[in-house]
Amino acid sequence: MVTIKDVAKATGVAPSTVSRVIANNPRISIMTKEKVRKAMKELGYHPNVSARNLAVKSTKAIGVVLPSSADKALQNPFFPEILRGIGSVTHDMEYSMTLSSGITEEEIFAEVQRMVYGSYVDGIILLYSRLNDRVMNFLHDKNFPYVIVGKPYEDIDEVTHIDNDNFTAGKEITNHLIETGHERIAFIGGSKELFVTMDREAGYQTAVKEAGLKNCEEYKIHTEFLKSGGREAVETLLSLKVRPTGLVISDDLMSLGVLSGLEEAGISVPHDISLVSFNNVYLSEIIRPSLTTVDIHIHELGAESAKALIEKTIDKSEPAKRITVPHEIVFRNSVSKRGAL
Amino acid sequence: MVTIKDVAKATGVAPSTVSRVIANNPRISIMTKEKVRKAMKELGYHPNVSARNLAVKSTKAIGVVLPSSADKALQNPFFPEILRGIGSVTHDMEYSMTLSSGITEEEIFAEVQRMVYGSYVDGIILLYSRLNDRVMNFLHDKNFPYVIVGKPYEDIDEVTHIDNDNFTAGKEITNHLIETGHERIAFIGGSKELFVTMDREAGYQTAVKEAGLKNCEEYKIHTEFLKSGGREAVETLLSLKVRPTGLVISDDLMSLGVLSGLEEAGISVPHDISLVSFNNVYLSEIIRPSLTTVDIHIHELGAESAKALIEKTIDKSEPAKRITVPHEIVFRNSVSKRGAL
DNA sequence: CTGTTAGCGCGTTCAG
DNA sequence: CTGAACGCGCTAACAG
Repeated sequence: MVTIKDVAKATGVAPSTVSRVIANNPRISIMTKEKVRKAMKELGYHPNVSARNLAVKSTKAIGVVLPSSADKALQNPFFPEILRGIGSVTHDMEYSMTLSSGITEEEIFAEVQRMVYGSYVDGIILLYSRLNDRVMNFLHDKNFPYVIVGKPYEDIDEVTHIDNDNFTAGKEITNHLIETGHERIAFIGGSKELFVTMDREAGYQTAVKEAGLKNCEEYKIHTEFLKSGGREAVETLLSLKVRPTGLVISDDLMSLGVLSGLEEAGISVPHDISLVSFNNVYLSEIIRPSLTTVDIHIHELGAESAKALIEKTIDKSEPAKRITVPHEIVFRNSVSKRGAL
Repeated sequence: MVTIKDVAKATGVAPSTVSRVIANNPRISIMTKEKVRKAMKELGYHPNVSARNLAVKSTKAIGVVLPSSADKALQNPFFPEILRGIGSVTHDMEYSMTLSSGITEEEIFAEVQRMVYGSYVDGIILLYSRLNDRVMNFLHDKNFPYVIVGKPYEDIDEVTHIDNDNFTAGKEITNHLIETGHERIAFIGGSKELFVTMDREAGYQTAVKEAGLKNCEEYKIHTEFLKSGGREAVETLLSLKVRPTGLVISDDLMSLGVLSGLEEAGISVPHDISLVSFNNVYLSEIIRPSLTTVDIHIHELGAESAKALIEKTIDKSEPAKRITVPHEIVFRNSVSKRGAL
């Protein structure tokens, strides 16, 4: 391994000078800089992070914590995409990114502790949000820089978070259904305990009310994220006396399940029933019918979170803020005028 | 920050003793160990990685390099799953995992250089394999520990790699189609330049030949991974005079596209045409019809690669080896007896 | 069984 | 503008 000393020796200067050249310290003569840089190239010098981190007490690394994968949610293409978003800015800023690998909550917590106490990273991005989450509380107590993607359950204006305006998104997409003539619209969402679900549902609710449509409790279904989730929801819905003609589904992946269930039941989308959802994951374009869905700009969600976090690691006093990334409806083929069932 | 010295002072021993306690050195008396451990707890001591890494010249971290996401392949649920596999062992062994974040080939290469030269990681897992890849060549030249998931294009028995037996898998799944009475079977795969495609196709080919079925060049289609890929393939296939009744598709995600194309064309699966594919990604269970597919044990692929790599980082002289993770066919509803079109 | 000493590679005073 | 010296926190001989 070629160190700063080797370069110094080769150039006939002191190690500290080389260090200054690396930092591009303006007080070093152009000439020596050139000379030193040349030597670095020739010797193949590369600074050692560990040494650097130790000296400056910072790592230029951020930790990304995925949800406990007990939630199979990880299967959602949402995650690779958000990682890419994060990666795009960590790359630009020459940061590195460390992924949590714990499965259980317990494991994740232990890991975050290591990251923080062991100075593995300068800050942490939480890719989930739960009520009374140990990890978040820990980070908060330690006053360790972190941001969360989504909406925190507590201290909402004390923690910077990056989120969509899910309420408005829910309202807008529901309105789309209403405008195309639907009057009986159901909502299918994931766990009621997730803010995403709650917000989108509230938007749906509001749209329904404002349009003067009847609010029907039976039209609100909460189910598992994956697998049979969609099918169950369909069964429930079909067992109703008055069936809905439009469906607002809180996640593209869920739509897939619903679509399958519907198909099994011999109901055609969008002919018999219309359907809209959220996220605009690549799937929504591939499947038949392609999905009318709200694009929540996942990549941007990731990028913005990384930016915000890095700012925070650089200036700890950076005030908490909320960053709302815009959404936009992508119109495709899962909706048709005034369906009837 | 509480350091080893603080603990030493509080316990009345030397820093080195504390260090030994951390390493659980057997030459330290039980009593001092207890005493020191107690102090560590009370003071909230946690070792600093950077310092440790600097001293021992190792990081207990591994880098994971994703394919240049120019290939939209990243959207494949394959990746989150393999990351989880890797994570499960890095977690157990208390390693951390750093993700590459570059987009272009160039960026990735630069990043890998940093990782290696800067001593960011002890080893690297390559999640792709290309002919004449700069990254791989670099790692090879530097004799830096790395493993690749998939099959390397060159020096195949000099680089340890973790792969499925894609040839056999291809053969077996094709045989399944043959056994259920199909005689005209087509293959739809991704880029011919990927070994996965080649191997699976070769297996298909062999099965077809061994069954004495006619080998038909028109039945082999190569297309883009995502999006329109599936649909294109369908068009080509349907334009044929004699249409196949069975399809072997090299990736579940692709199957989705094909399925959509087929549906658009009013062809029903598995009634009119049967279809099998590879990977057993969660999707294959959700969609209708659910897919008969070969489960390649993605999680294990990840876990094994991490294990192999860590071994290698510990003992550089560990010989290169090939690890084959078993596959297994999962029977579902995309195949029916002797289809005709 | 434990303390002392000397680095690991780099950044940063403080002199000059 | 540059060098010498010290310290970051930890480990690893070498003593004892």
